This record gives sequence, C-alpha cells and structure tokens, in this order.
Amino acid sequence: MTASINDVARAAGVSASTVSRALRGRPGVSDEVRDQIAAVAAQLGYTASRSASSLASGRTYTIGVLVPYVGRWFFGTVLDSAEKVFSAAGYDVLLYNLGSPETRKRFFTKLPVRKRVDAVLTLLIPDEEESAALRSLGVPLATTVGGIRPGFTVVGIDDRAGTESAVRHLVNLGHRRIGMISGASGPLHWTTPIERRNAYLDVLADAGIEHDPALEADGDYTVEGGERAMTELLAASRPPTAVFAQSDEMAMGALRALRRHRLKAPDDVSVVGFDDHELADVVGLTTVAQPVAEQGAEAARLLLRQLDEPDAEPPGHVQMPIRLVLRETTAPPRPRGPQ
Amino acid sequence: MTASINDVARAAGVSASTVSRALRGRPGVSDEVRDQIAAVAAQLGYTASRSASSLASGRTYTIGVLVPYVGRWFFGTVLDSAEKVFSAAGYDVLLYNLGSPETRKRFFTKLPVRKRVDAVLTLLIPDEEESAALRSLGVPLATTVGGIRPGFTVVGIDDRAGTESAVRHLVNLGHRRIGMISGASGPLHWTTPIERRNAYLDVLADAGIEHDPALEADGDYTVEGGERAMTELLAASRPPTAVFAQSDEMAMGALRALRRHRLKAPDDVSVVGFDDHELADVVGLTTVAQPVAEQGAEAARLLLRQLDEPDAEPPGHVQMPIRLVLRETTAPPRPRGPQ
DNA sequence: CTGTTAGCGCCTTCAC
DNA sequence: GTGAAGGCGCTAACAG
Repeated sequence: MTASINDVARAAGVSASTVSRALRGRPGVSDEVRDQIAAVAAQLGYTASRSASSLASGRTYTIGVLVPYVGRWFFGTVLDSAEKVFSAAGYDVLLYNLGSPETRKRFFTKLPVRKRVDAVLTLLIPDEEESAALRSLGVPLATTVGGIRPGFTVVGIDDRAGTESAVRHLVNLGHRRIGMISGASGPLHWTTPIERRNAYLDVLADAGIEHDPALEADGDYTVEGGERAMTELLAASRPPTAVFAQSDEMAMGALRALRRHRLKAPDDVSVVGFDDHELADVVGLTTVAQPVAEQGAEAARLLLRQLDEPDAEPPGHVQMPIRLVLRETTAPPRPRGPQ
Repeated sequence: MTASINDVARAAGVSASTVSRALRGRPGVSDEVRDQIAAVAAQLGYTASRSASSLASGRTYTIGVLVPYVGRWFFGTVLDSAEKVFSAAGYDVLLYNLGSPETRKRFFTKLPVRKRVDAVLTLLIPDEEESAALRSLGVPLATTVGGIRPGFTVVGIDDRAGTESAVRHLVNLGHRRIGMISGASGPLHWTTPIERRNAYLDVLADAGIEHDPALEADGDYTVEGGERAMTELLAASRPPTAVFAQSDEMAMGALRALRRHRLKAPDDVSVVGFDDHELADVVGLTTVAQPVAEQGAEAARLLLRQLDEPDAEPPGHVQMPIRLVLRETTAPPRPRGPQ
C-alpha cells in the first residue's frame, strides 16, 4: 500500500514523532533533519492519512458546505469561490447537496458532518431546529443567505434596497401595473422573498399605486417557475405592463413565456431581474447586481479567520453592495390604445 | 463531547463490537439487542466518527469529485446529479475545484485524496501523468469527459455525431461560409475540441465546401470567450453566415457579440450551440442536446457498482444519446445583395 | 449470538 | 532536538 509515517521514519533514520513534527512545520526539529525528512517523504510519495491524523488530533482540515442545488447558478458560483478560498488555505470541502426534503431531513437527523468538519458554510437557510443541530456541532458557522441568526456569520446584501431600486426604476419609467414574480413557496424561514415583497409593496405605496394581488405569482426561483408565473400574470384580466422577478432565472423564465406568447420585452412588458446572472447580459436583462462570488469568498474567509482565532468575536453580519444594472428589458409602458 | 461507541455500549449493557455490528446492520446480532442498541444510540445522538471507522476499516464512504469549474453550468449540473446518487447510497462527496493550474498541480502532486476516498469521479481530463497518479490511488475511477482511457470508466456522448448533426443542419439550410467557435486553448489531452473540429471539417469537405481558417476562432468555452471569438469572425474580410459553437455558453457569447454589433440571429448570422444549456431555450438557441445530468448520475452509478462488485469488469465506455434541437437562431442565409 | 484482543496511522504528552 | 509511550474511536479476527 502507500507509505506510512513509519516508513518515512525508518527511511530517514528518525522516529515517527519527528517526522510528524517536521512535516507539519512544528518547532523542535533541526533544519537539516527537517529537510532530510521532507526529501524522503517526497521520494516515497508520502501524504499523511487524513483519517488517522484527524482521529488523533481532532482537527479535520475539512469544511462542510451545505447547498440546496449545486446546478443553480447562484449556488454554483458561491460554492466555486468559497472552495477556492478553502483549498488555498489547505482545507478540503465536503459537499452536501440538500435539495430534496428527504435528503435534508436525513442530513440534519444523522448529522454526518459530526466530527468530520472544522466548520460549516451553509447556502441553505436552516430553520430553528436545523440551526440548533448545526450549533451543536460546536464549530464556526457561516452563510450567504437569509437573515441574521445567532451563532452564524452571515454575509449578505441589502435585499430591501436592491428591490427598491428595481421597482422604483419601473415606477420612474411610468409603469403603474407592476407585477412581481417571487419565490414564496420556499421554506417559511427564508426571509429573502418576504423582505423583497415588503420592499415591493412599500415602493408601490410610496408611489401611490394600489396593490393588486392578481399581479403576484410564485416562480419557485427556477426558470420553469418563472415561465409559469409569467403565463399566469399574462392571463390576468388586466395584465401588468412591467414585472419585477426576484431572481434572474425567474426573469429569464418570464422572458421565455413572453416569447411563447409572441410578446416582447420591453415593448409589451418590461422585466427586471435580481442577481446579475452570468447570462443576464446575453438576454439584455435589466437587473439588480449582487456580488455573488465575492459573498462566497468572504464567507469562507470569515470562517477561516474564526478557525485561526477561536477567541475573537466573529462578525454577525456583513453586507455587500448591490447596484441596478440597466439593460434592454425595461422601457416606458407602451401608450395604451383606446379602451 | 459527543457520545462514543463505548458510551452507547455501556448504556446498552453490551460490548462496543456489538454496537458496531448492530448499527451497521451486520449479521450476528439478535433483533431485540439490535433494537435496543438503536434506541440507545438515537437517544444519545450517537453517530460513528468517520475518521475512526475509516481508519479501522479502510473504507471511507467518501467519493472524491474533481471539477475544473463548479460555477459553469455543465459541471455544476453533472456534480449535482452525481452527488445525489452518491449521497443516496450513503457516500459523502469531497469536492476539489481544480480550475487553476497551480491548484491542479498541487492536487496531483500531494494527492490529498489518498486514503480518503473509495473512488474518484473526475470532470476534468487528466493527462498521462495525472491519470497515473489517480490510478495509483487503487480505487475505481470514472469520468464524463474526454476519450477512452485505461483504468477509467467513461460516460460520454458521440461528439462526432453531435457535431455532424449541427454542421449538416447549417449546410442543409444553404450556408456555405460556416464558422466555428471552439475551445482549442484547453489542455492538449482534451480530445473534445479536436473531435468536434474534425467532424466539422469532414462535413464541410463532404458538402464540397472549402475550409477557410479565417472562419475558426477560439472561445475558451466561456461566454466572454465566445463573444470575443464572434467579434473576431465578424471582422473577417468575408464573415460567416453561420456559426457552430462548441458549447452553448460560447454560443450565447456569440449572440451577445451579435447584439453589440446590432446584428441578429438568424437574420444576419445563424448560430448553433452544443449542450442544450438550461437557458438555451430562453434565448431560442438551436443546439445539440446532451443528457448532462444523466451522464453524472450514470457515472456515479457505475462507480458505486464497482465498489459493490470489486471483481466484476468495469465498463470502459458508455455512450449517451444526443439530438439536435431546432430553435430560432438558425435559418437559411439571407440572399446576398449585388456585390 | 456476543465479548475480547489487536491494531488502523497519526499526534501528543512526557522523558531524555 | 529527539524518541518512547499512549490513545484518538472504531472495526476485524478470534474465541467462546
């Protein structure tokens, strides 16, 4: 099999403890012995067994990352950037794709990360019980989604401000019938759709526009859902002239629905998204840009810092900037013909 | 700290080995004792330490997955589906995001997965040396990319047939100046761009069309690269009337370039992609569809089967079906005005 | 069917 | 600066 620490020790003519110390850069080894051991180890292709060392030390050098759906652009991007930060620091990433309720439930009851990770980054929003389960792990916790939660470092954006800028943009263009495609069907503890909805309602009220419940539809944060939602809105007795979608993927679904109805944005309906998806530019989608990759990287960095300085008080909340990106799916409403 | 196997053994009035056997469903434990142990374990919130059990058994119940870029749709989707198969079978996934050359090199020299995983699924194409390093792990290996390689189970598609259907479609529409956006700048051992290029050349030759090197550009398999490549092609003295992009993301970049030049597909230039990206439908992109998620799931299943039946001969190659999906970015070339 | 005995490979005192 | 023990928590072979 592969070389063990004893093989290296024997070949280098020292004890296993010295090899251990030398390879991990701990003090108490003379430089020449250290170099010699490094050479021997390299030559034998020795790498310490993570199982054995974590069993002995209690440290795993592994971070658990919880994701609802890896294939979705937002999560893939956050995961990508977070992984880079972790691996650069010598940590491995254990990935848990917890999209389905069953998988999720099993994860939180069995908690397979117990004794297996030094920290957890969750991209899904745990409810009270799940949060407690994670806290019971006794390791640093971080997230890039949802509101402030005790025991978690959350790196997020100002959902309210982002939504306001999007909806105000539509109001300023002269729209009065402004629909919203939201992702309300998610778990209740996911505050994002709620915050965005409140901001939407506030802007409408502020502009003196009466809210019409028929102008809201659930898009489930997916392209297909967005398409369904838009179709629903178009079927209303008085359809919207503009739509704010709570995510770019839903906005793209909305655009697809428009195409299917032989309608165009912005000529027939204006559409604004949220995220600044990698492909938003391709379809010319006006959207609220948020620094997705940076959020993942920042959350990862904050987690590593907590690992380095266990005594320092971790930041409870970090807010990243957002900005409205104007493209081609928004325009003033078309003057209405005689009704 | 958390409960250990001995705590459970003591509380249940049995030995640790019995607990171990009972909880893992091994034979040799009476039903009543098994139930009792399960109850005690649940009550104590006991989960076996993976480090300890893998150290003792040599089995890790962990799969290493190597990805060039998690944020890219193709890889995210494969990873997503593979992870689901693995986790359903009780395996954890260790993710390695090996996009940059340095990360990649470090991974293959240190091989941190040694003694840490039971199998490896790689979504990046290892060169000869890297393949050897992976084989030295002594675990089952699989991939969803690249050509047949000894020691690997590869789940792929018929790149040649896919490309042919795309380029033939353009020929049949009447195009004669057909450009290609490829991803040739990748590592040399990546055969995909080469295979697709050969198929492209063959179809042209077959149709009696002379190949013009000025009609090929490198798009690096990214949206930005596709945009650059298209811009390049448009600057040619005699630009193409149709373009085959080796991936949907490059095709979308090409569409973006067209928009920037105030040109439209298919009116000015026809565009075909490859993949059937989740959003290809949104932009109406004609493309060669491949079952991306299914490839990940199938590769994962084949890996698990090898773990279950170590003696069975693993399949060297599995081919999944492709099909051309006609949408709105392709049409006959516009009749040329007097020149 | 169940308990006892040895390790798995490494890290961590504690001596020297 | 270095080596010798002991143990991390679990599983595997062997008894009974």
